[in-house]
Amino acid sequence: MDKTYQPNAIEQQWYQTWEESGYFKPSGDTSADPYCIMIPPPNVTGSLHMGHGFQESIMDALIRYHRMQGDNTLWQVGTDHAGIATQMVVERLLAAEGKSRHELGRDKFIERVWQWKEESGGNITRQLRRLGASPDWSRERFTMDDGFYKAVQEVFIRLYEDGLIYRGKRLVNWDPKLHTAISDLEVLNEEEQGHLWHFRYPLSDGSGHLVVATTRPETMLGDTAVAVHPEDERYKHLIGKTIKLPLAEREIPIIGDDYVDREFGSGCVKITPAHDFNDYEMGQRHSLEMINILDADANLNDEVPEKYRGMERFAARSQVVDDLDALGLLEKTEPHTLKVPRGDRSGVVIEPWLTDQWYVKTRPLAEDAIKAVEDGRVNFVPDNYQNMYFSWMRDIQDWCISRQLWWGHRIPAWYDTDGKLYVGRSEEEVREKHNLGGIELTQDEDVLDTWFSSGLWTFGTLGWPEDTAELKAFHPTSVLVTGFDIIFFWVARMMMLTLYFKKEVPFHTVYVHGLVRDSHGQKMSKSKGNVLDPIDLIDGIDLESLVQKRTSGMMQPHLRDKIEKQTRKEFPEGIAAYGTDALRYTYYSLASTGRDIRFDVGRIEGFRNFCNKIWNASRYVLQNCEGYDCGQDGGEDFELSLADRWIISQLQRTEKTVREAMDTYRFDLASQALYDFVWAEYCSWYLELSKPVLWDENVSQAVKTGTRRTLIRVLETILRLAHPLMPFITEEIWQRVKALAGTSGDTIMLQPYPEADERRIDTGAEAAIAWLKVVTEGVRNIRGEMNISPAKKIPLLLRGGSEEDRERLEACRSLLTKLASLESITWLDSGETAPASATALAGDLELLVPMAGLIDVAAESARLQKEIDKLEKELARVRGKLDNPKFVDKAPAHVVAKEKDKLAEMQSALSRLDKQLRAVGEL
RNA sequence: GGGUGGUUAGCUCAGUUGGGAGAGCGACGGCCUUACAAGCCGUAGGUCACAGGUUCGACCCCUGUACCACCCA
Repeated sequence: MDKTYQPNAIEQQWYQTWEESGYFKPSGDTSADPYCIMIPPPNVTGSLHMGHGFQESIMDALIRYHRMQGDNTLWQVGTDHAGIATQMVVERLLAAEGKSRHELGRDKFIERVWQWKEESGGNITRQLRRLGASPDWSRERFTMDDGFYKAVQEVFIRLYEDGLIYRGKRLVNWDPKLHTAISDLEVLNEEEQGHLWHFRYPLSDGSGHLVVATTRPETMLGDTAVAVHPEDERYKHLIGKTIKLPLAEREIPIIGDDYVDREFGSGCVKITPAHDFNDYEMGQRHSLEMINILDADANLNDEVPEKYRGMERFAARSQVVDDLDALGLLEKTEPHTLKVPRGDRSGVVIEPWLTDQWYVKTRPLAEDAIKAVEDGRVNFVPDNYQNMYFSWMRDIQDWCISRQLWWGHRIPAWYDTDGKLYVGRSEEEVREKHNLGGIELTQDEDVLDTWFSSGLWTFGTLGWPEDTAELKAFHPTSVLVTGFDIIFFWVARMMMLTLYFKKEVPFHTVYVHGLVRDSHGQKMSKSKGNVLDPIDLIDGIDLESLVQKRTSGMMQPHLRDKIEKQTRKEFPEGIAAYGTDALRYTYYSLASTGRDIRFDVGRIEGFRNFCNKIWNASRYVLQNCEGYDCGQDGGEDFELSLADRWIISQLQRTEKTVREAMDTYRFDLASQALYDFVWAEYCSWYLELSKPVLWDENVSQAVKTGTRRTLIRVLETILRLAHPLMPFITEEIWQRVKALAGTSGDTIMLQPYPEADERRIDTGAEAAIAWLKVVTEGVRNIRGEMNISPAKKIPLLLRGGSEEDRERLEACRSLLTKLASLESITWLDSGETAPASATALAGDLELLVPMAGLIDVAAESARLQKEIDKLEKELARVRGKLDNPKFVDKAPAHVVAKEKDKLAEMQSALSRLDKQLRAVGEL
């Protein structure tokens, strides 16, 4: 083995072996518990970002953990066609060639998208493999493959036939850049600085005017009423009168509606039913005329006075303001903070616009979806996310599922020349079913919202609408791993659609994780230039390439410079190659309960070092076991030492902790428990404790065999315990270790996951080694504080102490000598005077290191004084507690007793330290 | 405006029935001690956001306040 752990030397090779050997497939053992996770399908043409890395790592840990427990385990993988996102990318590619999709035409364009999918579609799955993810690649699906198309059609048609899908002319969120409707969820409302303009609207009868306030003056050209509160004393007498709408020169009514907030502005509201969702509602209530003043580009159309026709919306806005001002109708302009709706893909301001769209009637579907969570058939981890789910579900709006795109599942609906609608699987089917003969039919131009197809993911991937064996075996699935931002988009839709069509929940548990942010808590984004690529953390990247990567394709040069500077400052050496295992371990250590995680490169380095630690510990173990009897043949000819029994005991506790953590999705606690055990117990103590045994000729063969057996078997168990978290290094080492540990098998992936055996918990051995540690640390403290070279062997005198202390010393004498680097250990008789010494305490036992030539008086006095000060502070607190009669009376007896013991112990320690301080002072 | 989460060492974070505040990184001092300098040994550093309350006892439970983040309107 190399002296240093080199992740790139092992990772790729193992992955290939695993995949080729078919280890990722379900065992097919139907008598075992099924375990199934559906991957949230990433965008087929996307690339892996930190959020994916985090999410896939969590899923893979769960999958490997369950696979090792013998479950019939399926991780279903696949990609999403991602309608808008993918279409935008391809349109941008075309634009670079100076073409538009309209020039190409629909069929050619779609062909082009498929071509792009073929070119770039392997990217994300390749990256997934780099993470060590172990899904069943043989079952990979795509949301637009043939089987999925069938499922999507089936769902659409049945929902339509059941009256749950309808077509209607409604206000939608219109994206004027992408020329499509989008759902409420795809609209981001961000606060922006704008203005509030106050206009005077003259009453038709010339008796005065009303003042209305608006943030969107151009919409006044489409006003069809002014509303006031029906009980507003200022205005209620005006209800029923009319306004002469300026510029448009139309008469519009004044209406009363209690939606109006009397406190806001003047208490009068202009109503534009065709361009505002609230106004639309009011328009419905009052049967107001709807005047659409915008075209698909959000330019003004022919419904407005000639002057404004064809104007861009924001140009029209200032023109309207200017013109009203010129007419003396602008009362005032105020700065105003408002929420501006923007498309999450295009970034442009969304316009409420009146169009024909397809909708899913969600209320009936939501009822079951709510119930399933209420009665615990589905539970959220952490559970507070169910509130988010409930609040949205209970106030759900109908879902606009049609998109005016070309890339996606085309809506299976046809119109005859009279506009009559037919829904069916194909034109032929529709013709036949409705006896249409040869009349002309045209298919609906729209495609379905991407989330409509991903909503079928859990059962669509398993073969539905066929009644497959996979559906029986794996549905409902076990757990869904996802970010909270996707709860509405995806989780909610899967719940509704799956419950409706499968009559069962899509999954039992939803594990919700947070967002991956940078080390300062900022969202990672291209424009901030703080994006980390998981692959760069695995393979490393030099500074110039990183700068190049972060600043390429930047529109704004000033951002470019800033990002370059900041990158050079943060990564002066570029990024080192930390390897997949270290990256994954970092994710796990940060994955506490559903909160956002800040990714700090310092952490990943620490875990790379941890990998190196395991690597080198293994080297040591192998060096000392290869070619020796390690009990691998099942012989009984060995004897377990105190240290052996201790580390085995600690191992049981660790196994228990890790399993509990994994079972409760506390990957942070699992990784922490493992890290502590491996580094702080196994490496720092047990390996050191094994040396005096293996290197001492006087130790019996049986004890040496016991130690070797324990070294190798504990290591082998550690590897299995860690495998779900760090798959590569554990496999690499396990292959070298398995035979010596008396086990066999082709891969660690399919070995049983360690389980604690309570019978092997040995409290006696634990207490003995705890004693050894305290004494060792006492001596080390003196050595460290007194700057005594580690190479210098020193004599140790012991005084006081109990019979138990003496027994423990005899049990551990050689271990202590080695660990504390001692020249000799001498037990002083009670009457015997000690030479001038530095002192440390281990309970009742005094540890004395003679000062001659090693320790100077001043330093030792200072050290003792420090100890005394610390102890006195503690003592004062405990004494205060015990002096309080209320505490003594009311606290449970065992707590009081414990405090009393503590007090006595500290008093005794203090008096001995005092005595020692005086003795040192007299020198 | 409604809701959720957060505030613990310089930084990133643990702390699960209320009973002596922890880890990693960083800092400081000492070491190439035959697995590992990506290491070893030692040390320092915290009024657990603030104010009340409950309790013999509060990082933990309750109330309120401040600030941060996110979701919804």
